[in-house]
Amino acid sequence: MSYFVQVTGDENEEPIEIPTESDGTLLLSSVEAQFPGATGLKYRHPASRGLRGVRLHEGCLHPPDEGWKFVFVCSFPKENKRKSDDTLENSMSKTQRMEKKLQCSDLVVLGLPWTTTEKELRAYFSTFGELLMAQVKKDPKTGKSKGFGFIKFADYETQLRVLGQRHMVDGRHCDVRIPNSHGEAGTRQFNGKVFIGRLTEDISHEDLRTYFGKYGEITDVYIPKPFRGFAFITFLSPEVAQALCDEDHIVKGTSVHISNATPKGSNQQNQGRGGPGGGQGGPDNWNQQGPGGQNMNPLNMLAALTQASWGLLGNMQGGGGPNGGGGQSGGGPRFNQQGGNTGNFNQAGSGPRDNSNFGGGPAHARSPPSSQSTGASNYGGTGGSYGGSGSTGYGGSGSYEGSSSGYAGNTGYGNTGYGNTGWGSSSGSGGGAGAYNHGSGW
DNA sequence: GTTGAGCGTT
Repeated sequence: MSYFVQVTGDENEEPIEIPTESDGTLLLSSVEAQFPGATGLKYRHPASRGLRGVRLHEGCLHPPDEGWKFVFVCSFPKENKRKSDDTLENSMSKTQRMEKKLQCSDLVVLGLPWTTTEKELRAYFSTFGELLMAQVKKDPKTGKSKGFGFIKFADYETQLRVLGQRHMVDGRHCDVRIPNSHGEAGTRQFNGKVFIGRLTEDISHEDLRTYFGKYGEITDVYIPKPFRGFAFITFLSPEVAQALCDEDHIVKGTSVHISNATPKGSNQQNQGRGGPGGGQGGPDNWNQQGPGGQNMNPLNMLAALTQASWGLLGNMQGGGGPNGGGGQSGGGPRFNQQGGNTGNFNQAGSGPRDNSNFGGGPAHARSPPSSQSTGASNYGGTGGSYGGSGSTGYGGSGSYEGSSSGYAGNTGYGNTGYGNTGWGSSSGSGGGAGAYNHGSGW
C-alpha cells in the first residue's frame, strides 16, 4: 500500500497527492506525471525554515527523516518553471480544436501483481490523468487476477505519457502497451526514445535529465545495469527525440552520441513499418540502430512522426505561414542548432518561455530556451500552438538542403497513421521534390 | 494455496 505525498508545483498552489512506492520512495516519474519537467522536490523545513531538497537517487525520491508529511514543491530546471498544467492544457485544447481529437485507445497493462485489484490499478493510473476505465482480467472461476488488465485515459496526452515509461504497480514493474489482440505485429507506438551512446559511468540519471530536459519533457531515463556504456532517454515529444538524433552532445564533459532507438530483432530501415513492430517493451527490447540508413535522416523521421503521431495530417496543407511557401510545398522544417531565425520549430511567441508547446517545455525548440530567437513559427501559425488557428504552414523559409517537400496528405491518425496499421503512410501529396514524404516510415 | 509471457466472457 502506498502513502500519498502532497506535491505542488508552486508553494501557492493546491497540492496534488501522489502515491509512493511500496518501499516508501516516491518516483520522480510519478511527480513528473503531474508536474512535467520537474526534476526534484524540495520542502520547507519547519525548524530551519529553509528549503531543503529531497534526496533523489536513480529516479527515486527518498523521504526526509520526518517522512512525507510536508507539502513538497517541485523543482524545475532554471527557467523551466511552469505551473503544473496550464501550458499542458492550453496546448492540448488548441491541438484538439484544430484536429479531430486525438483519441485514446484501450491500453493493456502487463505484469500486474496477482494481488492488484481494479481499485488499485485505477488508483495508480489516475495519478497520470483522468481514467475512463480500469479493469483487471480475472479467471471467472477462481476470481484470481490473470496478471494483466486494461485501462483507458480521457486525454491523449496522458496516454502518450503513460506509454512512454515503465510503471511500478504494487512493487512490480509493469508495461503499458497498445493492445494487439489481432495477432500480428502489433502496435508499436513511437514514444520518443533515443539511444545515448558513448556514455560514461559517471553520468547519472539526473545528469541526463538535467541536460536533456532542456530540449523537451523527458518521461523516462534508463541506464542498463551493469553499466554498458549507453542509456535510453524517452521524450514526451517524438519530434524532440528525432530532432536530437544523430547529434553529439557534451554531458558532464563527455561527448555522448544520440541516435535512434529501434526495437531489437528487426532491421526495418526500409520496411515502412507497416505494422509497427513489437511492443512497447522494456528497455531491453531496444537496441541501437546505426544512423546510417538512407531513410534515417531526422527529417524523414520527423515527417513521418509528425504526421503520424500528432495527427496533423489532414490539415497539413503547407503554406499560409508567415514565411510560408504557399501551396503544399513549404520547405521542410529545419532544425536550428542555435535557434536561428529560420527555425521552423521556434514557436511564434518569441520568449524563451513559450507556453505553446505541446509538452509544456521547449518541446519544439531545437535549442535551449535561452537561445530561442524571435523567429516566427511556421509550425502552428497563430498563437504559436501546435497548429493553431489560421496558418497551418509547416514549411516556410527554412528548407532542408534546398529541397522542398510537402507534409500534407497523410492518411491520418487513429486507425491508419498511427495506432493500428502503421504510420509510414503518408501519401506524399506535397509539392516539390517530395523528398521527405515517402511512406517508408523510418 | 503454485505462475510471470502475454492481450480483453460482456
